[in-house]
Amino acid sequence: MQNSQSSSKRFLDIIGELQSLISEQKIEYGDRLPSERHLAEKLQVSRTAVREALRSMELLGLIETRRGEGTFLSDFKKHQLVEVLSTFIMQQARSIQDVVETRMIHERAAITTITENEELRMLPVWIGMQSKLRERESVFWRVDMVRETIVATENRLSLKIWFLLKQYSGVSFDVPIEADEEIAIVHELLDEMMAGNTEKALICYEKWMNQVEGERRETE
Amino acid sequence: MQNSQSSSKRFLDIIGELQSLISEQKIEYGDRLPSERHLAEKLQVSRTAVREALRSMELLGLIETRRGEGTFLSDFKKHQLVEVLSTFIMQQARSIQDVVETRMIHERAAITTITENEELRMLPVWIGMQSKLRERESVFWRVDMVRETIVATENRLSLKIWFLLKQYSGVSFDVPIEADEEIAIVHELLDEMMAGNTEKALICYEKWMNQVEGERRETE
DNA sequence: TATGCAGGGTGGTCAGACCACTCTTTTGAA
DNA sequence: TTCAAAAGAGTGGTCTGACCACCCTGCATA
Repeated sequence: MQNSQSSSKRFLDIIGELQSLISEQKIEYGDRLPSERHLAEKLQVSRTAVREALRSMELLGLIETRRGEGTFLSDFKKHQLVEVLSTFIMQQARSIQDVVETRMIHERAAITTITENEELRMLPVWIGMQSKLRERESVFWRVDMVRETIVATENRLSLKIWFLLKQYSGVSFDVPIEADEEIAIVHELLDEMMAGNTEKALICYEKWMNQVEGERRETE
Repeated sequence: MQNSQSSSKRFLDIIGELQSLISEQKIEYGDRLPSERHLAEKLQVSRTAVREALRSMELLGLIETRRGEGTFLSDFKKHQLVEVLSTFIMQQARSIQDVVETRMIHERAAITTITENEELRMLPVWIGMQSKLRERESVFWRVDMVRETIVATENRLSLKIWFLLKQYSGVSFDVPIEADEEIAIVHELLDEMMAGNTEKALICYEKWMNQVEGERRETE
């Protein structure tokens, strides 16, 4: 009977039922889902149908499967989605340039948000960042700096998008860096942000990105 | 033999092979893919495995299947992705507020890009937009205005993200509107953009969004 | 000529069978 | 008693073959 249910796709229904089941049973990230066989019985469909739904969710990074162990609700850390989208959707994008530009859109927006909000400027993370730079506590300060800025805006969606984009736009972004000159620029950026000077902060950011870009080209 | 191939997921391999096949055979958007049975034979796997891969791709909106007809390469217009993300990933996002804010990030960035680039300001689309507003050629000028702005930046990735976000942040966004006051604001926004005055243009934009937001709340 | 019906191809679903793997329990030898 | 090996149960991974619902086309019939 449920078959004749309009034109809705079966495996989409199953995904929906899985979502309900997950929220009902309060399954959290990392927890195990019922086995495919149990799900098939519970939902009154074949194991094949359950598997098609699960594979789709796996591709999206929503779940994780381990042979012999089970299916687990994922912490959305898997990047199959990214990989697949990279070869399909990104093909449509003009070029890698779009990715870089879009990433920068989110970064500029975050800087602006912080700079223009007095409360956010007071966060202890900035003090920590400054001393981190000074004492070279982490060699990943480049990515740390940007990430903390976006995190501070408390826009988790923007953070998520940024995180995805970052994986394309230059691997060098994640590479440890030890450049005094760059550290100086980031210091300046931080200072301008703390001073609430949006315009100058954005100029610093542009300067910084130009330097990073130049560096990237040299290594090619 | 192929089974013992490390730990890589079978259906991911199949998706990869499908991608190769699509680019080799120059299959374009809207074209039909080989049938599931043919693919299974060609790739030397069972139809089950092919289907799991296809269902995943369908969920992503990469393909479209029509019973009795076949499987077609999609123009990425389907929104299964959006629907699923809305209930899973968006759950993680602080709230719908994140979506709105992120959408506005892309809109502000587009306005800035246009305003600060003299060539882009010369595009005929703005003249057209102005007369469109004046003569009320389209009742969808609200969404038209924003879309055209982002289109003009030629960042297709940003456009794609914006399009997805738009579907959440207030359905009223797509509803025909006939408000003189709002038209006046958009006119002003256009004028400031054409004048290359970024700061004022952004202020206009904020004013506009505040009005739209107030309007939305009233109808609730 | 126009209509309708049958057949072939397609995706949708299912049941059942193995395999490979992981973990727990049981067993048996040191 | 201890602990390592073997057996079992449970899980995902894959495959086969079958049937259904649907779409299209071409042929036969009116």
